[in-house]
Amino acid sequence: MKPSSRATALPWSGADVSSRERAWKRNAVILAAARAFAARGYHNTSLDDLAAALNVTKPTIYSYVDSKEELLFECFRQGIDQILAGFNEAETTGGTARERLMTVARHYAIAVTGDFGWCMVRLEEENLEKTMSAKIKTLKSEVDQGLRKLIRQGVADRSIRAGDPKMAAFALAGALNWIAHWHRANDALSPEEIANRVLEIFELGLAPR
Amino acid sequence: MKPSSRATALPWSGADVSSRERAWKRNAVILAAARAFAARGYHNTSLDDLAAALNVTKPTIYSYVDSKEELLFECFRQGIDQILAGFNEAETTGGTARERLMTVARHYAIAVTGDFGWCMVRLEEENLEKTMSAKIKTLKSEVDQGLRKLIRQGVADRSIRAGDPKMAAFALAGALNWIAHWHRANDALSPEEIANRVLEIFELGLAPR
DNA sequence: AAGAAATTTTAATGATGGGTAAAGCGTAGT
DNA sequence: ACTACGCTTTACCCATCATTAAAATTTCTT
Repeated sequence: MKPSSRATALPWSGADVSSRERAWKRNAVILAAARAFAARGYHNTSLDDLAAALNVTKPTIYSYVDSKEELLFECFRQGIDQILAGFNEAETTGGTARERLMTVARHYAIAVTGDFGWCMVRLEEENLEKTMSAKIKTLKSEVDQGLRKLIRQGVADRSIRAGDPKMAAFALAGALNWIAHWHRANDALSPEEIANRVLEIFELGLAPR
Repeated sequence: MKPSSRATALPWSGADVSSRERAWKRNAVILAAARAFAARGYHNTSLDDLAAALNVTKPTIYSYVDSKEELLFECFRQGIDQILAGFNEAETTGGTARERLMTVARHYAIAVTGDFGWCMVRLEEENLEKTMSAKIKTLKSEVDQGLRKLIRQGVADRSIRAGDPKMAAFALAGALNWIAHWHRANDALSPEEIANRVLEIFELGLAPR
């Protein structure tokens, strides 16, 4: 009897343990990569550096990912997944479109200050092959379209002042993305507080009311 | 009689002609570099590529700059100089601090859509030696402090709603910098029009008035 | 037109770093 | 204990550049 054949029902079988172990380690590799890329940049991080940070050697990394590029892509994906999760949450909470937009933006800001923030924001598509580059573009565009849609809805339900939704989405995304550039992990302000202050500016504007 | 000894007064002397020629060519190298970096990224642009774009060979480039890094730095500097020029202009035009801030921001947006926009915004300090990195930081900080000062003045003269000047400066800079990421040279909107629309959002906010 | 000076090219050099083959090692299942 | 499997390491390969020495060429001066 091969244990792996009934593995789904028996999480203590050796095969399951080792596959969970494997997934766990793979994540550790990706997380370490994200931190290294954020600290030194993609091109300035060699796989030897990364391996050293993990206390293993280079080929070990290759048993978890196929290439350095895949590593970068996975970091990007983990980051953007957090942002997309914000859209789902906003749908469940309801409220005016502006309130939902702010929920999304708050999630966004927090994601961007996290471990994968750098990869999400600074990843240059030029570094990737066209097929990966295309996937990234799709994901980015999903976020952009989501923001625009919320803004259009806000104009429709009168919770957002009429204006160019495309520009508003770009401006908002830009301000939020930029947080990844200046935020440091041990900042005085918490990610939530940063999000609040940045979003207040967007809601109320600079001119006095 | 050595013409070069009185060159300052005689712009037709051979020495002057050739030094002007040299400066002109150096600028051409820097501009080509800026465009190549923007198109393919710094690390993905080899000096051979760049030389080919200029119809010369690699060592020719080295007769105008000492290293690839210097090239990057020069691109950055040309970009930031345009932004700093905005501060000077704003001082001469006067008006409320908010009006002056918007003048600066408009210059900023236009600079960022120009040839050196990419280098200014995407240049990662990790790519540079500490001495150059420090210079960059100083220049960036100058811009940041300039924005904050204008915002503080605006709060003081009541042309800007009270708030956190640091966050406002970051949010504004982020939205403006982000333009460099999505703007394409043959965009439907002119840089001026983009600036106007982005800045309107900052002045009035998203919430209806 | 001769010679000097600056400019550009040809042709290496050397270091870095992504990627891999093959051998070693530990563990799980029999 | 034995064997098979998967994970990890050692040791290597090789392509890609940044950078440079020295030769060739053009340009300027007299």
